[in-house]
Amino acid sequence: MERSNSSDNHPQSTEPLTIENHKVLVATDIALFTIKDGIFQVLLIKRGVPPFLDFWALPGGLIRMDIGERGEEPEEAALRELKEETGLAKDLGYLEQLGTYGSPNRDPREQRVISIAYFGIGPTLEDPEGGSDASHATFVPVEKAISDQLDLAFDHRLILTDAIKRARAKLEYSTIATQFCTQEFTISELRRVYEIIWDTELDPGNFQKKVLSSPGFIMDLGRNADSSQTGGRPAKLYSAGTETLLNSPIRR
Amino acid sequence: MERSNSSDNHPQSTEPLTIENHKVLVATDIALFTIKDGIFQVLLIKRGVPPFLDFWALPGGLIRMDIGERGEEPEEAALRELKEETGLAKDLGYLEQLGTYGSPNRDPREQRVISIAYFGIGPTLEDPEGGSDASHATFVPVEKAISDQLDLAFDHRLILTDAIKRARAKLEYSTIATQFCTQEFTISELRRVYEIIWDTELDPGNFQKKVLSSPGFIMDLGRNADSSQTGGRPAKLYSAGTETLLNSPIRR
DNA sequence: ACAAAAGTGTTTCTACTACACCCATGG
DNA sequence: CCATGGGTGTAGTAGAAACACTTTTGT
Repeated sequence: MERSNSSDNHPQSTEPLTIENHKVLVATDIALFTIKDGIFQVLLIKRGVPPFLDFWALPGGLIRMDIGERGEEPEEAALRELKEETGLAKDLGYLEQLGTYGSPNRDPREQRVISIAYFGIGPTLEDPEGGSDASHATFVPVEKAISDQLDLAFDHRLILTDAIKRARAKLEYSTIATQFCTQEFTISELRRVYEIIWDTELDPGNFQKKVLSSPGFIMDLGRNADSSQTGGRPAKLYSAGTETLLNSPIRR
Repeated sequence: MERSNSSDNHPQSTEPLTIENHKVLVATDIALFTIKDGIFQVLLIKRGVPPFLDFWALPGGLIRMDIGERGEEPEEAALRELKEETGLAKDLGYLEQLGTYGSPNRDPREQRVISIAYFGIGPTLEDPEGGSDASHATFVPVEKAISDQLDLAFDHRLILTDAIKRARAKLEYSTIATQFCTQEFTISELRRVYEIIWDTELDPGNFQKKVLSSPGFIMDLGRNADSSQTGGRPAKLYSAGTETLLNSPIRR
């Protein structure tokens, strides 16, 4: 890999093939999920510049080479663009690389652009603000976002579809569901995360036992939630545990 | 994402910031696994050019912009470099993207290079040949490859470690184990794949029933294997099924 | 007291484990 | 005949599903 000489024969090209000719632009995009109003939603921006002017898109942008000694870390770039485009400054609950999308025709512009996509879970923004070149940022229900109702820029429908699959799969064998909750939450709230994202109903009793028997999933705070709004017996409060993977999965 | 104008203020830089300044080189690398001599092995090349001259490395190289209308697909580039560097022309049993490694300092050269890494399973090569800039290509036991005995170029020890984890995890919930077998195989041979990669022993009887009760995992060919070499009752022959994911996992 | 939600207990069922046992071939 | 590995049967067990039941609050 990473050969210093690319002095092979290149029959299809007439121009001199310097290293510079093989360089491409690298962008990052984030599929940032949250649960808002009881609905599984993803953060989108409305593009304010061409190409795909006025299309919806995942927040993201180019990795900059003028930040740091040798350019930014891809993950830094993703977080910087997220902040610039949506005003989201709070810490994300979770962020991991989803995959890299690099088909030659994914960007219609002259320059080839590949994108490193991230999967994230974030706090619900009451009013995300559009910044820089994004004219508007808002959470959109995932079903609507991948439907025909919305025009997504570039290959963002593909990226988003992959990200949704990742989210649904990760609920089974990891503890990321806690990242969709507030800092302190009840087991019912955690259960609702599963029910909303999987669009299923889970047995409250069995879920309770399952979660409590998974070491490191949740931590008992020794206090109760206020039940005046919700009615019924006050539920115990928990916070996210230290474990990231479940030894026995939560079944759909 | 993918903004056409990068006309923001860039305080840390003095040079004019054109799009060209943000372009980087994109490479691909493959961690190609096989089982050879009853050992879980990975294909490595010995580098014939600096940097990391004479270090071992995963096969790979730059995505070329002079192939196709707008440059190659990343996956194409990975397969092309694999062929150029190792002479491997046969079809791979499996190939998927592993992840992109893009830290600014992962390549010591002047130009920044990021790498899209792939995870693959391939046929065992009796004598892989070094080609182009790779002076030697050979399968190396994975334990040795990630040990201190071997010097791996760039961040390839990190990539390889991630790829090994992926392989071990995928055995559980996917049917990729069949890709480590020859076209026709017995259930014992399939079981040995699990035993070798996981370094465990599995109960032959239970494994048999588990595999046979997983729809789409393997297909009965209606013929028996020759048992003259191995002794014992001749085993039925199977080929890989059509399913890629297992509904109930094989447990370690 | 009643409603509502939290949390526990109990029965049933399913699936895995462990291991005994039979089968089919070569020598 | 025996040795060897392939393949099946079965009892014991762990855990999930279904659901009845108890607990604790607000009104």
